[in-house]
Amino acid sequence: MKNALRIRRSENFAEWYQEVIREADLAEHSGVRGCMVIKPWGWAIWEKLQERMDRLIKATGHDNCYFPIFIPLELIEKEAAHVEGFAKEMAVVTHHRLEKKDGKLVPAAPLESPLIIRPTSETIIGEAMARWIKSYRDLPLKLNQWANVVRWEMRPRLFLRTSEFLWQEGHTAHATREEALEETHTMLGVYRRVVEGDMRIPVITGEKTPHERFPGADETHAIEAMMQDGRALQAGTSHFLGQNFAKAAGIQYQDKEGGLRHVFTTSWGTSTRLIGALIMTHSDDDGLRLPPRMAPRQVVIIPILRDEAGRDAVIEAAKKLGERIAAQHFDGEPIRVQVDLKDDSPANKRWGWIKKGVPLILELGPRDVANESVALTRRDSIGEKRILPMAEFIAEAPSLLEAFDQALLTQALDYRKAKMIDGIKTFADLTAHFGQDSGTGFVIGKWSGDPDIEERLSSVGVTIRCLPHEQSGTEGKCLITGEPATIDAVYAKAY
RNA sequence: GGGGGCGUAGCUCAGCCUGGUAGAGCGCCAGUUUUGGGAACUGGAAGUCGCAUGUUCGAAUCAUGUCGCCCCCGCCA
Repeated sequence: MKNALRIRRSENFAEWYQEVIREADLAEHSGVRGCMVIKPWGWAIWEKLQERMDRLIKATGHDNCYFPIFIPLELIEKEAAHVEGFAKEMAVVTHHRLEKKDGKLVPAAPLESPLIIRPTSETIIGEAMARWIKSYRDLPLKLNQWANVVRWEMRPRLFLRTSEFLWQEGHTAHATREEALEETHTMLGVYRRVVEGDMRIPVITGEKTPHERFPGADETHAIEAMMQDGRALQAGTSHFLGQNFAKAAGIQYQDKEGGLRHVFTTSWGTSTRLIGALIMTHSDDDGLRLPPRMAPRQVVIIPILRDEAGRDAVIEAAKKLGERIAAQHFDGEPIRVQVDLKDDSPANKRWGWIKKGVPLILELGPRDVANESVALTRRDSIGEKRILPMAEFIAEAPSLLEAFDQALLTQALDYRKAKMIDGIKTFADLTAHFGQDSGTGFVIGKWSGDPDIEERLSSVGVTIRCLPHEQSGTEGKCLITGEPATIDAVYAKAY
């Protein structure tokens, strides 16, 4: 059987990824470097993700709000490590007017003080927190905002690394270290629940090494996923900021005893990069495959219109079938179904929906109307079309979606399991494995804990992705130095 | 930021070396025959050759600049 895509995953992963995005009509490059246009199907998936994430963020006691896109330069300057980390990728606004000069528009009227376009909002939200928080009664303060941010990236890639991207960023302030740490872990748990439970992308939760930490954080925790080329993708981060930003911005409260204390803050974020993770985890040589909770349409009905005479009857039957399916529920919501009435051939429509990743595709023709049957294609086995009684499909639609959902997770878990590389015991083994182009996957190995030795991995393009929260507790030898070590670390090539 | 490659129709690309006014396949549109695994045939529409400046009687083609994309290195919560 032919593949829907021209490029196979196994041949050129990077080109295949672009092809999946284009054929599924998710997004495209705009004329501006590193900026993308998100098309309706891509946006609908993002909305599904937003809905689920937003619900859990609110359920854990956070309120949404919105801060400005422009941040005064002076604010950014306050936290030294933060500036250091972000300075190289800032977009800066220096003028506020254009004037015609020799027929061209040129910037005029320089700003007295330049504004930066937010790369993240710790500083501007910290400044507000300093004004809002007076007493222990004002704590905890738990905020979230959905926004766009800009980081001037050198090598942009659709969804994975774009100069402008969309995300949610949570910012909280707490009276105690313990409470802030608990918040950091709670939100990482929320991320895990959405990414693993809804998006069906298996992740490893762990702490980042100092080298990979967020600039200005005391601890950075992350969920780390494995893509279908064996490379790691950081899918969400949650930071314990200690009192660094509190001290920089002067966020203080008066405790019960009347003493003035700095708060402890956290921040955490997930972005449109998750769409990239979704694509690279579940897609195949026929295009995108969407886990049902992320699918804007879970079932699509394609009417087979053979001649003018039977046309109306088939369309009528398709609409009625759609209504009966929509009356069924999956995961507590009505099943999302669409009857595809576009003036196009059934074959084109079918391949179109396959490439867009719709879980269940039905074909309904005159013969089916007469027999009360439907022809079902499940997205993970498109070669096996099943004819089954209409009533049976309607009754079983929820469990069919459930089975497909489970199959995606199982396949992703199986893939990851196969790419957990065993038998790497020394630095020589490590460089031998990752030194070759095909050398990918996750290596679980020991790390001595010395932050300065991590740089030695750069020659083979490997980094320590995280120190898993689930530690074995065993003793062994550091994969980099060979010294005795107890910390388990995930070594991998990353996006 | 350094090195290399590339921008020609919606997509993939030829033409450029040696300057002379635009091509192919796929897709798209129409008609006919078809039709439950990407239909066939015939005809047709579609491009200021990324943009700007220069050289020239004449630029897709040569030169310079610029924007964008890809690869390697660097950078990258």
